[in-house]
Amino acid sequence: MAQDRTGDVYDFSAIEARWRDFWSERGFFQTDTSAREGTYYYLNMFPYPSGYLHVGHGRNYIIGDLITRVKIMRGLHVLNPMGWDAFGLPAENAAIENETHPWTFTQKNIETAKEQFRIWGVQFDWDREIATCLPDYYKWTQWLFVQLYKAGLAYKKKATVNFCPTCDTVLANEQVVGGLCERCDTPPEPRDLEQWFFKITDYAQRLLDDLNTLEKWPDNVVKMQENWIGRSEGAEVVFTAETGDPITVYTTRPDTLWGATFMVLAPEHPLVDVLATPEQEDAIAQYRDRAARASEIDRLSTDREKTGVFTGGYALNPVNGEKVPVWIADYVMMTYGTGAIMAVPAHDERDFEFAIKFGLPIIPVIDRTDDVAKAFIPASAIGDGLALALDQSEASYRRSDAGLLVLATRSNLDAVISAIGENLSSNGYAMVAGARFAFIFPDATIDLNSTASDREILSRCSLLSGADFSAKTAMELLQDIAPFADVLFHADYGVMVNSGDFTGTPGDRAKADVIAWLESKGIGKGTINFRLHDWLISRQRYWGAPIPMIYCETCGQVPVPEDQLPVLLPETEFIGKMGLGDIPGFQDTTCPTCGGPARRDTDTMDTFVDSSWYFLRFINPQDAAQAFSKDDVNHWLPIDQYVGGVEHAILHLLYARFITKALHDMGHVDFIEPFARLFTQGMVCHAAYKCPEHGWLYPTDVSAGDTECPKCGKPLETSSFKMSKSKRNVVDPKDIVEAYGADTERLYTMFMGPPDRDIDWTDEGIRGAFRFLNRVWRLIVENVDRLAPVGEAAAPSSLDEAGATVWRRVHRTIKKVTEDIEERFSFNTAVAAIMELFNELSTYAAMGNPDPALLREAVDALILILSPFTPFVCEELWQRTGHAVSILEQAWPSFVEAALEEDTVEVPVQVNGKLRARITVSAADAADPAALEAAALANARIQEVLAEVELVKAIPIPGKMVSLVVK
RNA sequence: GCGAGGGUGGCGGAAUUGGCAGACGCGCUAGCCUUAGGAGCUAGUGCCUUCGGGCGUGCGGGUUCGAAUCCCGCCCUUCGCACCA
Repeated sequence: MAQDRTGDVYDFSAIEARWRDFWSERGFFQTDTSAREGTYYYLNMFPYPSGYLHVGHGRNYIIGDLITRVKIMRGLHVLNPMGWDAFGLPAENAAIENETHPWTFTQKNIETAKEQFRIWGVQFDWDREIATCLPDYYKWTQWLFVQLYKAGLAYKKKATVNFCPTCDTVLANEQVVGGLCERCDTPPEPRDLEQWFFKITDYAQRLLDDLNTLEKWPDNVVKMQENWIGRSEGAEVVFTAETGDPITVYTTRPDTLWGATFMVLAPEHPLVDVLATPEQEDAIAQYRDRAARASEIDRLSTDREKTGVFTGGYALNPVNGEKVPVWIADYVMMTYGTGAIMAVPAHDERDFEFAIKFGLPIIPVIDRTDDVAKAFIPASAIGDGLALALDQSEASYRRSDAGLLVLATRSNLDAVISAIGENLSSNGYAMVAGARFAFIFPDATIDLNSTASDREILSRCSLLSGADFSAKTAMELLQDIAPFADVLFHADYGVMVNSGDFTGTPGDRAKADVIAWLESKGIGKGTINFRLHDWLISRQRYWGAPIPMIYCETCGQVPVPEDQLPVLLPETEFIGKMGLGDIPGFQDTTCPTCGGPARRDTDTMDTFVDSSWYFLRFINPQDAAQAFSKDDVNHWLPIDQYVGGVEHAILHLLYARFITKALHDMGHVDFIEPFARLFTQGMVCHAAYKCPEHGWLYPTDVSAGDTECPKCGKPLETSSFKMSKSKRNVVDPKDIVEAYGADTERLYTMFMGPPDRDIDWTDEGIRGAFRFLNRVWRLIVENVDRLAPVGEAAAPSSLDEAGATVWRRVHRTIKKVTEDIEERFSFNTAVAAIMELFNELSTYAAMGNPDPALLREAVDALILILSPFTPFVCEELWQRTGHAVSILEQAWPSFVEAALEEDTVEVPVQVNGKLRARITVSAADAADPAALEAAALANARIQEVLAEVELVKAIPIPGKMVSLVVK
């Protein structure tokens, strides 16, 4: 640990102090946004100023600083700004606790974070700092609202919303996670409120389509957005209730319409009251009541047995005139589609489960796509000649105590059925399922192809079975036969059966054909549905941007004129949870249109509105006349590289894409996507220890390897979690910087693993990084006097073999590190390559007569490519090795193409896939298949191996290897 | 259940296009230096071995001269969505 470090180490404290403010004082990170050529916009997702930053947060900003430094050395105009997503509940709660203003809390946290960035050496253009909670920012958030309102993209409606009683505000659909408030895990309550929405659903298709243009986004984020948007193609079909009321359902499978044997409405569906018969009213009321509270009780439980209640009403299936019962069930959601479904239990798993549970008929209407068919003859129904007859039908069968199971196929099924039919005992029956569903009686075979046949089958079986017969449907009888389990249900597209005139329609056409027919008949239409809902942005809390709307009795709903923005947050005392409506006088205003008395909207906007456009503000953050300069943002955006946590894969990124498209359509920007390239970095985890009695323990209280609680001796639960205060597993950068310096933290953070993956922080790991920096320091400082003057480069032709090897290594490393950083985002392998270069250089420097010019070239390159990782020590070494300018004024090193080619190549030789020798050949020979083969065959070891076998074939792969096949 | 990742030494990981598996680091072992070592330096470190070699990238098959990498079927695991009709 920190305080235990001993021995001679470089003086990182003094060095870091020396350079800490140097770069910002010299203005290296200030950006001229009027630049039009060679611009590069890097952006980290701006943080909520929460009051502390741990080493996991560091990962994010260190990546950004690293890339920014490389791009600056490349001579680009780099914009890497920072701001604060500063509205939101924690500041308000802290204000209530301390009876201060949220800004007091926020401001303090911002100062803490800025100091932490300074310690890390993470640089920003602080002249462009923004905070979403300041009037000169939220003025433009309100402006954005007004633009959306004018474009018809912001509207107010009364809606059933998720209200979190703990946070005392409504939640967006996206903020309810697993049925709970994402912030406080309270189950939200449904409430009917007048709320503002942004019409993101208007953009659903474009948000989906344009994902295809985001080639440099991680696939998983693209997929998550696709799923969230949730496009599905189907049809709306109108059923007619007995009362005459139309019931419109949405289905993705109109080709299964003939199998719709009942309907299900969401419990809240308005037609329920119309359809309910008096005797069902009590049951319906009870069920609705339970469903309304279901979020609390059922949503967390894993068993999801279907529940529901019959309304007592019936409707007519428009395609076949069948009278189907109408049920209500909570597996149908009012918020998706039309809140009503046709149930096709034969081809929808949920409907199947529901039908079996409530005894509703199940009629197959889509043929299986395979040939599998099974028949079962109960033991009591087996006639004398059955086995013989089945042998002739070429079907295989097995006998058990219960009866005889025949495994048939489509082609021999008819033969099997007649064989069974002719050999049944007089009071028995047999069943067929799979490619055909039928019941075989001694006098007839009845197919399960309609509700009428379902009833007939059932009455015959009941008659044959006697008193204890209780099945309500034919499918229930089939379900009792265990070997039938895999052939009773399927949801595939297949040939339509039992579907009137459509019977025989192949599966690949069925859906389109039926939709066309429905449309021609006027009983339905093709429809596209999205899971995406409009974005609920009203919040009943103080600490957010006030919604700039005014309500006038004469003029109605009027937006605050743009020249009267911002609507300022009123100053107030914080003594408890409140919204703007609780502040006396806030509401009172005059109508901007007629001048009469009016009142303000008392809600504030969701903080995701603030962050849905902030990246535009950074280009001209102080512009008092406009939200952003169209000309400037068109040049600087889309953002070249956006980096943040994957937890924002849906909400923030989707909202920002939507707002960008809306601004585009209103003519404010020319681009349609805000983020050209996205990278989502993984979390940093750390061991956390939990005692069943004492709860979470600090790692410092648990000695390494301990599995028992030091307080009570009970066994500890040890596992790795994302760093969080509550789990007491946070690593404070202060401790790390004090013990090893910021450079070491930066290096270790980049080296510990692939940056997109979650990774464990270990105290052992960081010492490796520290050791490496000390070795670098020592090597360079001890060899300063042996370096050729600045500017001299090695002459490759005059180098000895060891020197030539180092020279090639220098250039290979420059190439690899450059590509790893700029193209692959693979910082861990870049560090590994630098370490390899160092190891080789170190060995070379220790030899008798190192070439001074080569040492100069190698040391300079080493410092330069290491500098984005560890800027402090590199800036120091750069100066100590005789350079007058800062590293940031130095060009990123380029590599010499010729250095990438080796004079000789070592090529492995395989015999029957096994490595048998390595041969060293000239580069020219390695490139020539014939020469390569000859060299391999000439090798003594290979000749030895070949002496006892016969060579069948030689496969020389130029530059790579030689593969020999023998027998 | 659906979707997307991942599974390689004692550990974190590397292998970029199908071509020498285990780069780099941690840890460990031995030695040197040292009053001392949780400092530094040197050497070693996938497993087995009769020292010839054999085995080895979650498991089982396959394609190929050649597979961690491609194909088929499983298992485990992380994340996201989750009764979306």
